[in-house]
Amino acid sequence: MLRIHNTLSGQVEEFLPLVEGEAKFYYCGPTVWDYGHIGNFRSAIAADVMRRYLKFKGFRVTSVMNLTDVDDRIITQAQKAAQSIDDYTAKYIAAFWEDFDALGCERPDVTPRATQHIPEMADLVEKLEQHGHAYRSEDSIYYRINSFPDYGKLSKINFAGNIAGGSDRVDTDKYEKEDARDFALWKATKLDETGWETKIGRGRPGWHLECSAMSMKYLGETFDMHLGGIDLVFPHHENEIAQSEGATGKQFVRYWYHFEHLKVEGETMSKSKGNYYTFRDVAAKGFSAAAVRYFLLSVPFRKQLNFTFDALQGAEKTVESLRDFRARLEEAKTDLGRNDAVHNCTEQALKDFAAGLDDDLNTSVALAAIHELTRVVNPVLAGGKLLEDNKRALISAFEKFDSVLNIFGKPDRGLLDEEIQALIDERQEARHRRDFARADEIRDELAALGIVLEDTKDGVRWKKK
RNA sequence: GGCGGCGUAGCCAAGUGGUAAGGCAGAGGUCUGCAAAACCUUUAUUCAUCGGUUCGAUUCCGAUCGCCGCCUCCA
Repeated sequence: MLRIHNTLSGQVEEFLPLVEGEAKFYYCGPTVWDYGHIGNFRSAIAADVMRRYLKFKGFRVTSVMNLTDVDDRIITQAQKAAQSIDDYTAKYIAAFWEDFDALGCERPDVTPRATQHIPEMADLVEKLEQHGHAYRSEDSIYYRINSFPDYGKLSKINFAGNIAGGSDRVDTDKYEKEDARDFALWKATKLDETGWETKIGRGRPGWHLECSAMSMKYLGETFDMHLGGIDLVFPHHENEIAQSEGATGKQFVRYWYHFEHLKVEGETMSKSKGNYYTFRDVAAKGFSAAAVRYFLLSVPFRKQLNFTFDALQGAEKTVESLRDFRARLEEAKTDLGRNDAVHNCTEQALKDFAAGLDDDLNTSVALAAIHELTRVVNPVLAGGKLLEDNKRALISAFEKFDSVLNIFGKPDRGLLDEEIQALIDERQEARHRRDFARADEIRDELAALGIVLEDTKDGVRWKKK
């Protein structure tokens, strides 16, 4: 039974999909030009873990992730570069997918882009106009918040208090609006500005429109889950609700799940503080994608995570030893039979793993279950006492763990270079002769090639560093 | 000013009304020719501070301090 914290109710609720056995969710992905910072990828990984866990639970999953490819900045930059929006965004989108793949995320089922859904957005605006939720002002089209009494139900913002109490921000909107809260659905553009000709006129979409139009197109007017960073709760998701429910009269999303942000060394990540890291920055410092993924998912997504290089270094070690464990498990020579103690621990770990994730995706608890299991199995492996049935069950258990977390990676042994094998053989002979100087020399030589040796009862293990 | 989240060992952190998961780092040990890997032992009388409720609070309530996010442009 998966329980998730639903932002809409503010409560932890059991996840009951609209159609039994099917789970459909939408995830607000990054704006393409700003795709790469490490916090964005924590969200992407969170959505990935949600998707994978729903599959683990046996749901048939449909996931949709948008990549925002039109906003003021993109339009400005593209114009400055004298490029089409497609040409301008192509390189960012390619880089995004490269990092997304490297971080072990599965591609969502559908990844629509705003620029390819202009007619759907125009349809939505037209419906809103028909229902009295939209009005025109200076050729732009605005959402009339007064027409939607539920406005604010997600973010629970007290607008009256806010406006009266006074935010220190200044309303810089230059168009005429009926109400300060009203937001743009469609912005009129002049002929020399980037825009689209549609049945509602020439212009470009407001930011919130794309997510309403695209999510309903691919998932239906009501769907199960909507994910995104916590900064999107207001106004973006609040406005999505207003747009979608205003147009259809139906509940838009049943469960809203928001990810908390990353802090860096205890502070907000920002360019001005110089602590703004992209995945590529971190990779350039020598950290592996596996360690980054492990670190970013090691704390429940609804908690802020403090990003430090010390902690990342720890994740690097942890991932390495987990991967090593899995390799030793797969290589283990076994006798027939089954050890009940090992069997029980395996079963318990699977239970604890699922129980952790069932609790609002508590990845910390799920990981602890894995670590406890390795601690039980490691001595058995080291003693060469693993039995066949246990081995099979353990391999299957780790496949299940990894189907959700994707942190173990595929064993990457490859075929032994004959030269390397010859050196390993020579070292063994030297050791038998007790010529340890020569043996160590060979070990150092291999280390320089990135090959690490371990002497075990059954001979020499080696792995790539 | 309004709303929300957080403050647990050197670091990253889970968690609960009944006496502190897990990982990394550190120390000692087992194993090893030496390593590596692995394992064992060890590291918070204490969960920001101060009060309150309770037989009992890190967990509930209140206050204080500190940190983070959101508060009708843009995203």
